[in-house]
Amino acid sequence: MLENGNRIVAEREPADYNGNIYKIPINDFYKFAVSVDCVIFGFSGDDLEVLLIKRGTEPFKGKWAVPGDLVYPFENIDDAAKRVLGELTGLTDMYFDQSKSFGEVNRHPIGRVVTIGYFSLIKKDEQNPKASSWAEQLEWHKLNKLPDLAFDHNQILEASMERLRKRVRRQPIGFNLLPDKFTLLELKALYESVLGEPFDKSNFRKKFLDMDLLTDINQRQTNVKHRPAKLFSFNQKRYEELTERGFNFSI
Amino acid sequence: MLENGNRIVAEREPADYNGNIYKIPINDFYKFAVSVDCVIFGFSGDDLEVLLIKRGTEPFKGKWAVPGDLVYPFENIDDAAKRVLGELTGLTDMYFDQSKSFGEVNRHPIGRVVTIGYFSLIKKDEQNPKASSWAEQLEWHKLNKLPDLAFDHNQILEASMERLRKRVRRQPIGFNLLPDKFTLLELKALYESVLGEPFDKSNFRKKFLDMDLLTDINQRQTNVKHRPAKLFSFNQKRYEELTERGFNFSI
DNA sequence: ACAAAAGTGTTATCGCTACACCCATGT
DNA sequence: ACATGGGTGTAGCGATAACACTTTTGT
Repeated sequence: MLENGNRIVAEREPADYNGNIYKIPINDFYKFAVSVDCVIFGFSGDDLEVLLIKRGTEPFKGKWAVPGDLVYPFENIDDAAKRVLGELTGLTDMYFDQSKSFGEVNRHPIGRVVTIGYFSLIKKDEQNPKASSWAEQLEWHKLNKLPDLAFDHNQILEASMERLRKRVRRQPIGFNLLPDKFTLLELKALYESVLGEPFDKSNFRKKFLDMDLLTDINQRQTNVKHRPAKLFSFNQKRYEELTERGFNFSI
Repeated sequence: MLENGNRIVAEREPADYNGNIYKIPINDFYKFAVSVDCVIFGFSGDDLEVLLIKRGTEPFKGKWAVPGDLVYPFENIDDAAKRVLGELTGLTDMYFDQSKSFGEVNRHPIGRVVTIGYFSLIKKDEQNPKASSWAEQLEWHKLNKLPDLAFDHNQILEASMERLRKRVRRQPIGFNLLPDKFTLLELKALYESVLGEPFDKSNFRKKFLDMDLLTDINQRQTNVKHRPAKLFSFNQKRYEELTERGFNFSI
């Protein structure tokens, strides 16, 4: 038995690797680092956007990247993601989930780092992004004109995007990108941005109102130079009730 | 700069962790192990099944577990999954993909091991499972009567199951669980097992035949004591053609 | 002839698409 | 009055769910 930090690690038999026999000491298996990379989506009202950092340190200094960090030795991976998200947005509660993990041997130029991709949705009106010690700049980028990213972050971002597009159709998560109060046409614009396809105004309204997930809060827009729209909020409790009875969200 | 195997690793500033300042030397970040755990699905003709190993070594010696292994220092994670799958089934080509990663600090009793969950679909008639050095036994288990598994493997299996159920509806992957030649009712039985709901025979036939993805190979069942059914095969090329024209598989 | 599973046809309903139209507000 | 976006109504089409029915083989 060998020491690894404060834990005991079992020895391992010589391994059959690539057809040949290599003796790989067990300690060599415990030399990975694990990171989390968090794709943070926001909605401007017109476009879906993603929060990127400009790297302040090598490698890829000066390049745009998806915010992320190494997981601490005694930190759960979900907690690491929450930490990164919190540090950058100032928010403590947001929708987030894993997208996909990346573990190419040479994906990180200075060590073997396996990264776990996360994606998260935030309400841009509530957050207040601030750069941290390891980031020079923090900026929202429209998804249809992204720069070339550091590492394999273009892939990581693409994986998150794919997840978002699939999930937004089957789970009522789009609301996490909107203010608590929103109009039906704002909601429609959001879906159009995420899915990249137009919706018929009338049909969209009907479909959503028929699902009975929105609460009419009896308020209207102000300071608009046209007929002010009704404001709605998403009714999470109602969604849970309906789901228990077999309802499936679908857009 | 510090050495990590044959690579140079950048130093890291003291970290702000849980509100306190800890000095964490960069080397402590490079003490994770990464593993892959592969949920292998097969179809008996009646039931969806999963291939489990009985652990031959501690920890959890004697308990059933999802097959997996530590990722080698210079091995891509997908390659590691392919290796585990190949060693166990004797197959070199199979459908597989990531499901979800698990990284609770204490998920592995003897070290910090982050695992990447995979799920794969194999044709039971083609493979020939064999136990390896680290497994005493290898056995197919029906999904509706699973034993308690080692580690957090019940969660890993559940995550794979969820993925499979979602994907099987939108991608034509079910064929990977069937022999190359199959009848429509075998296909129907497969979908019923995976999704846990019955399908109407007539409607199922129509839906599938209308999609035009099956090739009638002009053969019939033999040695059945009733009218022999036509055999079909999945037409991958046709699927790709249709997909390019905007077709979306759906069941 | 019968059992058993393969395979076909029909109808009613529901949801969706497409499109036309009306309404309320600020300038 | 008009521009602008908010909001409503409806007809037709297509997919699908439900169910009854016919066909082909082995025994």
